[in-house]
Formats: sequence, structure tokens, C-alpha cells
Amino acid sequence: MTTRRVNLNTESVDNYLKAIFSLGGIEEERVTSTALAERLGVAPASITNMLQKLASASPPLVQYERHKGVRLSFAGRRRALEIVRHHRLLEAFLYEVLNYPIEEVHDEAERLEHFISERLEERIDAKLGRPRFDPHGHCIPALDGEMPKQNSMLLTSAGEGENLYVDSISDRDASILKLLKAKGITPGTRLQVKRRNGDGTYAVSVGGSSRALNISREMAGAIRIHCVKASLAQCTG
Amino acid sequence: MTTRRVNLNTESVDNYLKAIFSLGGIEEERVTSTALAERLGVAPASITNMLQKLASASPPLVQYERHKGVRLSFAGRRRALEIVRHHRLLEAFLYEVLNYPIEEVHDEAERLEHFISERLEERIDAKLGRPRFDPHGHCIPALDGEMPKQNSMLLTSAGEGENLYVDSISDRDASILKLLKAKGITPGTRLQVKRRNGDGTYAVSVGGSSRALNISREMAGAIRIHCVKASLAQCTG
DNA sequence: CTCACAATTTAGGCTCACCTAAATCTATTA
DNA sequence: TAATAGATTTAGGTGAGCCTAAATTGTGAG
Repeated sequence: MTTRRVNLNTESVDNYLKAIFSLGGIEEERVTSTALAERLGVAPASITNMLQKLASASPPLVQYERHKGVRLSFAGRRRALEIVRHHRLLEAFLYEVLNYPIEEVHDEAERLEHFISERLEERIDAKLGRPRFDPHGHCIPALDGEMPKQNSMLLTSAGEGENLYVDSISDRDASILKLLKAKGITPGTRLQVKRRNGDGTYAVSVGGSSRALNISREMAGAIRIHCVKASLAQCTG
Repeated sequence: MTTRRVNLNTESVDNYLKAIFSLGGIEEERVTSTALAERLGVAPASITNMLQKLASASPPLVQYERHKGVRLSFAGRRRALEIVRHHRLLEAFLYEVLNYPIEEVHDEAERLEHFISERLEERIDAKLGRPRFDPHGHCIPALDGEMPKQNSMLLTSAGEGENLYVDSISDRDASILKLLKAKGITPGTRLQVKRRNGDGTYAVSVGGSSRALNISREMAGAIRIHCVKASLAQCTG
């Protein structure tokens, strides 16, 4: 029996690749089954199963060694970036063209990203004027898979007193996004850490104001910052 | 063993309901398995299987009797109209907002119609100014499932010499749509049948022109017409 | 260096939506 | 009215993607 061809153009495969991409970080480290299982909300055994399938595709979509986690192959990375591009273009589109509240774009984009054609992707890109960032400040990968690496860091790694700018905000939790919006914290906003409290909360001043706002630990964990006045990371919204 | 619940919120169920709706016609006649099998491109046995599932849902989505075909239940009709609404709103949106060529809107809408949220549906509807017709001239069902019945007829049932207006054009075949567009035949266009040929082709004048154009049998079969100057059936495009 | 525990993989099942082949029903015709 | 052609249904099977339970493997504490 020859090895049978399996269909790898599925929503599920998309999600695995995206999860590996995102968990691997910029350094593209190996990702463990457990981490994937938690991220994707499926049983660890299911992860192993799928990883073996992804690894035995031609070309392989991941490098996989038993008990050692996975990392994306070139082809896998390409596919992952395509999906990320879809996702972020959709977010920008929903936000800019359809007036979605920022905290709702993620879920809708998450569903649609798997089903839009090349043509629709191109039309959305054109309609938006070829945007480089989504409304959360995340970089939109180019058609060819290029994505300039951002040198941003988590707010939680910033010291007191530093003058900072919001690079991007995680879109994984809508409620946090809503809270940050209410406090006026969006990509490009100027921030200054007034005080770091022992419990992980912060007091920050927003946009040069003298008043200090309190930021919960979760909120701080959702904010990425950089130290130079935004040249790029400014979304059109 | 109690009857086990099955999940009926699937793309496949959507497609079955839509097919039954469309094949049943305005009179909502019973639809045969064979007709469904052909429309959906699946084996007749698969149809039977799904129909039994749809019939045993609560509430049932179809009325089904062995060997006698199916018809939509109230709930099934409601669901079908929701999908049709999604489809037509998407077609209008792609056409109006994203400048899709008319002959490409159908396929894209066909894929996306299953995945858009209530919110996205509403935003698209608002963006378009609550349109009542899609770019092919088909009526867009209201949110509550209302859809005014159109009294249009096929061009093939029109006599020679009559003064007619294009009501709508079938979107099932992109190439025909493209040909008709090239001839200037779109919803609202005035038509006059100059000659019916024995082979099912037509010579018609378009938009009051004195010149007669030839219309193939397939093209004629894709055109629905009415006899009064369009009050409604005029798409914004 | 060993052993227990945690992480991972294997084995075996399930549902969904499809398939083919075989049975059965309906309706039409002789 | 009986035979039969054609439509439909039943029976049994498949792959995808998930599951649980039972191995197995790797690692860090002693």
C-alpha cells in the first residue's frame, strides 16, 4: 500500500500552524504538545496525531521529533503567515470599513480567515490602501510572507519612569481590549510607568497626562511597548 | 438508548436546506432525492441519510416521507431564508463595496454565507443601506424571514414583440453572467423579443435599441423578466 | 544512578458526511 | 394484473478530527 494522500487544506490544519507559529515566538523555538493542546483546546493525544500528519506531508509542514516538540518548516511558516495575513487584514477591514468595535474584530476574523479567497484578500487590501498594521498594532505579513520583525517588548518588562509608546495590544481577550480602550490606551499612545506595584499592577500616565491610571496585571500583560516615538506602528484607525 | 442529539448547525445542513428551498420553487413542492443528489453533487443514498436526520431534528427541519420526497418545515424554511439572506447581502457587498465583477460574487458568497455572524450581517446590511435586491436582481429576504414574492417569469415563456424588463439573472453560471453583462443585459434593462428561433435561441433588442442581439438558449434560460417598468427590481449597482 | 512523575505517544472509539452495493419500493407498461 | 425499470432506501464502509485510557519515555530529585 502506498502512503495515502491526506487533505491538509483544512481549517484545522490552519489552526495548528497558526498556534505553532504564535507559540514559537520570534525565535521560532520548538513548541510542546501540551502547550498546543492548551492553546487549541484539544486533548494532547489529538495533537500528537495531527503533528505526525503535518510532518509526513510533502513538503512537510513541521519538523517533528517524538517527545521533542515541533517547529514550523519553511512551507508551514509560509502557510501560517498567510493565515495571519488574512486574519489581520480582516480585522482592519471590519474595524475601518464596517465600524466594528475593536474588541469584536478578533472573533469574527478568526472564523473568516479560513475561507476568504485570494481575490477577496486582494480586494480588502486594496480597499484599505495596503495597510501595514492591524487595529491592534500588529504587523500584517506581506503577500510573499515577509514580515518585518518588531522590536517591541511587554510592558511588564519596562522600568519605572521610562517614556514609552504602545506598540500593540493582544487581541486574545476582548474584555481586556475593551478596558484598555476605555482608558485611552491604543497603539501609538504615549505611556509612562509611574509605579510598579508588588502585585503586578501598574500606575501609568497616558498620553502625557499628569494623572496616573491603574492597570491590572492582566492588562499590563496584554500591552507591548517600544521606546521610540512610533514611526510605523500607528494604525490608520 | 435515548435518541441521541445530532449537531445540525453545519455547512452541510445549510446547503441541503438551501437546495430544498430552491428546488421546491415558490409553490414549495416536494423535492425528490434524485433532484437533491444532482444539485448537491452527492450520492442519492447520502441524501436519504441527511433527510432522515433533518426530519428527526426537534423541531424538524423538513417534512419527509419515505419515497415521497421532502418539503421544508417552518423552521427549515426559516433557516434556508437566513442563508439566502446572507448569500445575497454578501453578493451585494462584494459588488458594491469591494468592486467585484458581477460574475465572481456568487462563488465567494457561497463560501462565506455559512460563517458570518449576526453582527457582520447587520453591519453589511447597514453599510449598503438595507438593500432589497442583490446585484442579480434577486430579492433579499428580511431579517424576520419575510420575502415579497416576485411575479417574474422566464424569458423563455415570453411571446414575440412584448415589451419586457429584466427582473433578475441566474447567478449559477458565471460564464453566462459574463456574456449577458457584455451584451448590456442586467436587472432593470428593457428588452424586446424580436424573434424566437426554433432552436431555442432569441433575437432581442436591448434597452430600446433598434439593433437585435442574439441570445443563446442557455442565456435565455438564465433571464427572468417582468412586464411593468421596474418599480423595485433595480439594484443600486 | 534510580525511580517516580509528568509529558507524550499508542491504541482503540466516536461522529459527521460522505461513499458503493444490494435490497426494496413505485409506477408504468404489456 | 404482473413484470420490470427506475427511484429510493438500507447496509456496511471510509477519512478527518476529535476523544479516553493505557502504554511509554524523559527528567529531575534524592
